[in-house]
Amino acid sequence: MNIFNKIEKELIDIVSEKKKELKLIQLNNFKGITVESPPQEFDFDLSSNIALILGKTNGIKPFELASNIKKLVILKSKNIETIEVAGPGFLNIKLTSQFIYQYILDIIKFDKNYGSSINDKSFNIEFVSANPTGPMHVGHCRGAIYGDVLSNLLKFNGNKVTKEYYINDYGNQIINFAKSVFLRIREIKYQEKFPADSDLYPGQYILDIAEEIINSHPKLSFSDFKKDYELLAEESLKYSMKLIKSDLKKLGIQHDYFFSEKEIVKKDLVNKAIKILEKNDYIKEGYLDPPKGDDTKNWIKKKRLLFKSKLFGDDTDRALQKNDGTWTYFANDVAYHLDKVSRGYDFLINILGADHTGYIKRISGAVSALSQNKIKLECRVCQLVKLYKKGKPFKMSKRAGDFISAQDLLKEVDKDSIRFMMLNRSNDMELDFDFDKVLEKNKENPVFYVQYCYARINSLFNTLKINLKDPLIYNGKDFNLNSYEIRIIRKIFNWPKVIETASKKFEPHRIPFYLYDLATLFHSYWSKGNEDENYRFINNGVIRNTKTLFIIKSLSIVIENGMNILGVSLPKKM
RNA sequence: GCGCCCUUAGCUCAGUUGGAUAGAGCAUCGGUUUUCUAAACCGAGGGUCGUAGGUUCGAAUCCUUCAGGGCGCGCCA
Repeated sequence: MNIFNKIEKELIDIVSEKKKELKLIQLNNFKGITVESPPQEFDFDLSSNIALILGKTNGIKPFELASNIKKLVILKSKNIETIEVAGPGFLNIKLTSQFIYQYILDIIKFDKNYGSSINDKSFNIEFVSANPTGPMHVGHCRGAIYGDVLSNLLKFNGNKVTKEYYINDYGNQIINFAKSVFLRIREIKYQEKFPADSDLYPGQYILDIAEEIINSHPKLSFSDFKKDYELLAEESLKYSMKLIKSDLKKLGIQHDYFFSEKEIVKKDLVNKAIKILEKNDYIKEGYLDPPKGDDTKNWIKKKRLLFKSKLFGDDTDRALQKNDGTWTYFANDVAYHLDKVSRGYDFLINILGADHTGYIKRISGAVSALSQNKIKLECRVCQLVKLYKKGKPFKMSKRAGDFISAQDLLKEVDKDSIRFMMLNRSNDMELDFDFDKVLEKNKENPVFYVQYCYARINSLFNTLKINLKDPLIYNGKDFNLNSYEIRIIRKIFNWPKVIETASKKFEPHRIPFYLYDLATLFHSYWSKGNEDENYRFINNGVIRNTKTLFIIKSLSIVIENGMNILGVSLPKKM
């Protein structure tokens, strides 16, 4: 259902068949030949560079070749109405109205699948994976929504997707987390002052956890941290995972699978991974340089197991063991990724925050090493989110300490606006998020603008007393579109291409931009009726032209499909 | 110092795996409402695509140089 591919194939078939007549010797498998939308000022449905490419490889003037192709195509193609040769040798194409009519019928028939192409790959997407030592912050939200929508997008395109969350519930941070809760309990019970220590977690939520643990264990005295550690760690982890899951749910996100680092340690999965790496010569024993900077007080020069990540372009080989011989975070993560590899996905994707960029080479190197280069781990980074309120930077949070939590955000802004706005930017650009602007009900707010377009469509159908989902009756004769309808349908032609590009490049932000453009075309058509009666949809309570309803219905399908992928709701009335 | 990302209109950003005269929104200026929702629309001005080279029919897009901004550079997680 991709009109560009369809016409491209038609052009290629005709040119192949008439190769001799066109004096073509080298076809070069038609590499580099495209069919695209021409710039709007040309007023054509499609354009192709076929004559430019083939002209070059065959030493024929592109313009001349284009003219010859044009003659043949007009003669042979049932779908193409006219062709104009333009510029250096582009073919600008107008389709027949019958072909366009059939295409719209297909859109309506495909409905929820319009734009989807057939794929059957399996993906594992690991995202969020926020440390379970506290609530999610705004930066996590961006990665969370990016990962979720990327999953929706890949699913829409026919793939299988597992959404996964890795819980870092092991190591020093958990000890510090439990200790913070312990000290808050001491503070509440015995009025001991909570120390100012940068390793500890000071946030208000620690007090909440402390309160809860005191209430659920009234008999405990909390005199010895070591003795109570297991209990404290377990309860605190449970509590913060509950917070995180509740935030995710409020954002409309549900993971399929939660994988715990603790399980890796318990089952000793690291040894299994190390063996595979050893066998393939990716491991060595060696020394590392002392860390840069002046913070070398805990550093010991010691021989230890290293992963040869230099082989994968990393700055240095990476430690798998700590001073005491236990595994590093990285070693556990390697074991975790072995588990993912062994589950047989076609592709692995990790969504990371900007502060983890330096980790990419070592972990994707590990996946290549573990899978004998059969599986590639793709890592995508979400850049920082800068918060604004009424145009001014907005930083501190009372509850969480030094960051704005997801809850702070969700308290003021609805899920739909957050999701749309977080995606309304390429993921590798910093994002300015203004608390107030996303709630405005006007054109400045793209969420509103697209939703309003859909509400207007519903209003139109309501006025006509037609159900948007009911079949339309029309014989398809005289399917001549006005300039507004042509612009809309040309935009709709592009939808499958947007999906294809967005999936291939993991760039879901293309969808909100596209939907905004599409909404603009509709609002423009709608308003034209204000100045010119001939453009009003309704005349004496009935539709002026049924063909218009076809166009608008197919437009509504694209908006529905797009917003479904984004996970943003579409009110019928506003 | 090193690595990754970014630099496009006054501001915030798109730019279809190299295509035609580089596009939106905001801001500025000017217009549209006895109507199917003006919560909208139409028009105008505004650009050496950070710099300097290179690759070719053709570069914002690919390669190299330099400048500016962000993030990271532990045996932490």
